[in-house]
Amino acid sequence: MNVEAVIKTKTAIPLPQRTIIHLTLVTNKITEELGNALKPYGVSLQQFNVLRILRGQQGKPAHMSTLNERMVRKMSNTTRLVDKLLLKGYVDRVVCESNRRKVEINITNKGMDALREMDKAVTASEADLLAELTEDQMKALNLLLDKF
Amino acid sequence: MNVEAVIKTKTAIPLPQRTIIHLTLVTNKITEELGNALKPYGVSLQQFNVLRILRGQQGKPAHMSTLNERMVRKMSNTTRLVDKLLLKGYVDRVVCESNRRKVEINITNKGMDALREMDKAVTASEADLLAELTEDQMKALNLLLDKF
DNA sequence: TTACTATATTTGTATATACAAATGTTGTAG
DNA sequence: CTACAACATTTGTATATACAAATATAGTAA
Repeated sequence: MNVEAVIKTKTAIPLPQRTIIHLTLVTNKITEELGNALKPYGVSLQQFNVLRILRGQQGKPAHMSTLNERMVRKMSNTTRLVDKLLLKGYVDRVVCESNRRKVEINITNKGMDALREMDKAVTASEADLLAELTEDQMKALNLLLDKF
Repeated sequence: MNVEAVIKTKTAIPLPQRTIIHLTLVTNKITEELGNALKPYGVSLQQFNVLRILRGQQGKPAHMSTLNERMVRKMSNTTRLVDKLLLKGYVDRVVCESNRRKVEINITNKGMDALREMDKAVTASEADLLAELTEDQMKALNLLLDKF
């Protein structure tokens, strides 16, 4: 991806600014591609993210606050996100017995099955996005990103 | 920025997936910081972006399609974005005489003055975000990002 | 001229997101 | 026990964004 070509400019961009724009463009592309990979399943990237977190709980239910902590993109309205998954039958939600302020969210079997399918699509899409990077380059990239 | 710490997970994440998440987290941080830097000026990152493109035109007006092409984040509703800048008096908009389908958008003096102030804030914010990277590391990062 | 196609922008609508306020529950000081 | 602060989630509202359809203008072939 060439920054200058994408934003159609001929003038040189200062390195710091170029770095910021470059990161934004790459992440835009990632978001778009992964979103497209998930489109056939009717879930957004955020909804997929929540399902993955729930699976990671290994049977233990997750509270709203847990989801919020672990989501890649923090958002205030996790409630409405879970609502949508509930509607699809991918999760269930019950009030926590020991502390009725909390709610417990679990992934259903239907959700697990759907998630497995989505995983395939997403993993393929990720591999595609990263196709031109060697393992060492990915490691180098991660090290550089640690500096933010 | 440590990925595992941010999304509060103890289990190892496969390198490709970690790379994707890492990029997303860094860009989230960038968007948030730059958005905050612009908040005092009452413009969004996108609006700032449009103002910068207009300044880059060096007096020549830009058509809607030009803005769309050059924006970091392509969007369908450039019209409404320009509406907001118009309301603030930062740009003006006239129907193109030679081709009445097109509109010509210019940055006003007021817009230029405001942009100069915003630039200071954004540049400072960018420098802050990139503070831990040397010039060589920025170059290395840009090269790796070219592979997407 | 008329009909048709392409171009440039605008608008409608649905969904997403951010932020603040509201609701309901729990713990605790007096 | 009551009042009050803290907590966990939900809801309201405004703004942002994506996508498709609508509008208006221009170019072109018959």
